[in-house]
Amino acid sequence: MSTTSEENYIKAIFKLSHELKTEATTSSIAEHMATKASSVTDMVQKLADKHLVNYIKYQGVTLTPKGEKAAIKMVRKHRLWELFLYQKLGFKWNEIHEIAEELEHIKSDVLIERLDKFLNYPQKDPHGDPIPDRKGHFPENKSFKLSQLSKGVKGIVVGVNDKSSVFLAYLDKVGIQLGTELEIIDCNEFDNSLDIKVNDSKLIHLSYQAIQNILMIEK
Amino acid sequence: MSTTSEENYIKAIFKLSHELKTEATTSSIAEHMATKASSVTDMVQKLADKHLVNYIKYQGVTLTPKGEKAAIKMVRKHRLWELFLYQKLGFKWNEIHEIAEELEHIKSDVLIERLDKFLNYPQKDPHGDPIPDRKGHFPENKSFKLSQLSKGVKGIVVGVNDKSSVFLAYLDKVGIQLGTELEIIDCNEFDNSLDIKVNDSKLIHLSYQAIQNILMIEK
DNA sequence: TAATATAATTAGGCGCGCCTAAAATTTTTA
DNA sequence: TAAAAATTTTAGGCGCGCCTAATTATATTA
Repeated sequence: MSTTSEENYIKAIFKLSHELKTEATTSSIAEHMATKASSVTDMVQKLADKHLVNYIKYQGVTLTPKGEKAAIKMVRKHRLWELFLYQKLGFKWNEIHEIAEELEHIKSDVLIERLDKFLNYPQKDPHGDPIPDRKGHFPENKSFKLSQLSKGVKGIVVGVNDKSSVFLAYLDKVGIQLGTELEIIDCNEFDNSLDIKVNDSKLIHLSYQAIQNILMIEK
Repeated sequence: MSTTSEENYIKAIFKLSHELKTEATTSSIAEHMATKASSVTDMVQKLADKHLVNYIKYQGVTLTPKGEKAAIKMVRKHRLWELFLYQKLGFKWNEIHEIAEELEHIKSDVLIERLDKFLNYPQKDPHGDPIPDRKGHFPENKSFKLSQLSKGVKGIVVGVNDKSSVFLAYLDKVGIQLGTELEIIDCNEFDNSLDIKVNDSKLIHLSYQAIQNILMIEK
């Protein structure tokens, strides 16, 4: 059995090495979790004893297959709860993360399978992120950044990279959500910002930082 | 902010003094929570510092208004989650308690109000227990024990006192759930057991222990 | 009411997850 | 490649919630 704290470390290591494609070093984990390097060393040794991570002193950490499986299960739980909060309880997409961070630690395995069924075996969470299935398989996600689209092209918003509350609330403000159609009207080379038509009507302007964090498929 | 452990103590004290109408003494709390008396003393002192209980050394514990409010909120959360598990996720009434014990500690206040709305502001949980509203008011519950009904009378099952998994599974087995109609066919004086007709068809026999734990209204 | 039994509290210890400060190791740079 | 800088680990400490054992207070009974 794992504690909440252990689960959070496993999640952080998974996120660093898989999603952010960085090294899971003692300091990167500490920074990611807003804790101290010495705390990370303590926990990483504990996780190594439980065969959840491979750990050699002074040389960073990787997840074992067992740790990987545990991490993916946490991702599955988090995203299913997020979808529940969004779809069934009517929360906005910038309000769900914190609550899901708590819900994901509820222990019951049946619960998560029943929730999956209740939500109709969904493939995407409210931020467009893929939900791994019971076996840990991720559905294919063939999106690319809005910043990679060129002038004149139309696309559909299918996800976001930045899930912070401020960014999501900003997208709400300018009228962008999952499924929104965007057309690239112009590309401003000096700062790489875009002029964009939203759903064939409103014209907006998005900074490079913004368009790097919006995921699209071509229409 | 309260910890999970503090919340569990508050719940136990509430249950002992209100539902079971007993004294909340150090030893009764310890027994109820399967812990040691010394642990209870520690925690009770902590709760007293937080003004959640009134505590005088060697003289038991009562909840302050603040503690009472906190306890009722826990009851509300527990019962709403139980109903969610039962009604939306299809769990049986003997499978929901343990999971709700975890879910009730999720912090968000909005969450619980959204859940209440999602479930349509219910008044009863799957065991027939009243769900206090947002203000902490309990809906009236004018039921009585099946053991108090007399021969020939018909009634409807509206609740249970014993929420243990074994008892609830037993009721399932003999065909009793909330809403089931029971008719007292005969009362066996030597052991106070009852012969009962279930939903105008099947005849069953229930021990005194069983009929003390089934709550009814007259039909 | 004094002796005894029971209940409650205190003292001190333990594991967990965190911390700071010091030591060890690796990496960078002169 | 030797010194300096950065990173990581270790040592030791702290609060929480729990424990056992010893002490203190209350309740019971002779």
